[in-house]
Amino acid sequence: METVEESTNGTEFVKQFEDYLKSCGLRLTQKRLDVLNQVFDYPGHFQTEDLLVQMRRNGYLVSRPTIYRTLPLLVQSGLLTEFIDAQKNTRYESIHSLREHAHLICLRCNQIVEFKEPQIDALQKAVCEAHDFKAVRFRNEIIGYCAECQAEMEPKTSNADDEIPTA
Amino acid sequence: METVEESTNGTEFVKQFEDYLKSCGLRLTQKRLDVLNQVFDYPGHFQTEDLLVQMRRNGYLVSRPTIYRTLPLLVQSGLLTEFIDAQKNTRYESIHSLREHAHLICLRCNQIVEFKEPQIDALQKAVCEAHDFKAVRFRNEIIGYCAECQAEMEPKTSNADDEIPTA
DNA sequence: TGATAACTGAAAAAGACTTGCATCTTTAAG
DNA sequence: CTTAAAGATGCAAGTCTTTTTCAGTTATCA
Repeated sequence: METVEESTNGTEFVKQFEDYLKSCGLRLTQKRLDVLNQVFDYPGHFQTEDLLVQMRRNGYLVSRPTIYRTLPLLVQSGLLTEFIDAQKNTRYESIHSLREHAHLICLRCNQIVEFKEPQIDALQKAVCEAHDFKAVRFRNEIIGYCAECQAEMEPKTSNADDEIPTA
Repeated sequence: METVEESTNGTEFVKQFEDYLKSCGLRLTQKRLDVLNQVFDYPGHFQTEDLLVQMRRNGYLVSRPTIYRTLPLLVQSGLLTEFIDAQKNTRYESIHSLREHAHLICLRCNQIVEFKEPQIDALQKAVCEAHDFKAVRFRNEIIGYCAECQAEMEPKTSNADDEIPTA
């Protein structure tokens, strides 16, 4: 009957989510559990729409607004991180993959490579302290061209300009 | 007749812009010059709409689509940097203020504080080299609460939620 | 000068996200 | 167990930023 247990040893995360919700006077409903479950099932980053599609495919009946309303709750509860891709779309990633890392975003193939650089994290935190700034979220993304795309761009033409994809 | 000379010792930047445009088979038109001029005139960060308003106020007749079309050209030409604020709006900033810096973005007052951390820049570049990644743009933003807002939030209520401003 | 390629602005469109509202659920009382 | 009150949900419509279409204008070059 329950849909959460299998995918992650969910209890810990469910607890965290429930605690957060309670602290706001909100309820842990089945739909919210479903979203949590599918978020943790998602392999890698996703956009809201991606999650919607996956959920529909997996037989969950959750409306778009509900997903849009739930994801920020998961972010607030600390279970999900949010970042913005090269096209300015919001992307999410559950915390169970990596705790702190940043992204290399390829403009050509849209591939997103993760990297960790604890020194950068440390420096960012130091900056916050220096400015007496209370950080809620860190953005650390590098946008450019991945190795493969560079390779595919260079040999063909010497002029890379017309290789740039979208708009 | 010309509108560029006064505000910045524009020639250098105009040259850079023109070179970029030429390399793409595009033209340096008066409207594009106007945008460049006003971009460099803008004190601090701005959103597209802000620039539009300033330009209208200053008597420039440039349509919204033209501004939307020109700003990315300026970014590509290296004269403008682009980042994304806490509300997911694109913001720009001309390079003539600071070459490399990042932003502390306050969720409450929307104030944006700049900071420089050459070590972070260096580390990011190292990451790129390690991944054979050709960087085009770096995002380095920290979102949270500035010192003033923290001060105003704490003494009054212990609950910060209803202090969050806009939408 | 005339042809071709670019540029521009108005209006419409697109796309991501949000909101209003009526309906259903859950919780807590009574 | 019944009911009132608070939440949650989905549909449809609405926002808001940004983009596209397209017709008219301007610049460049043979």
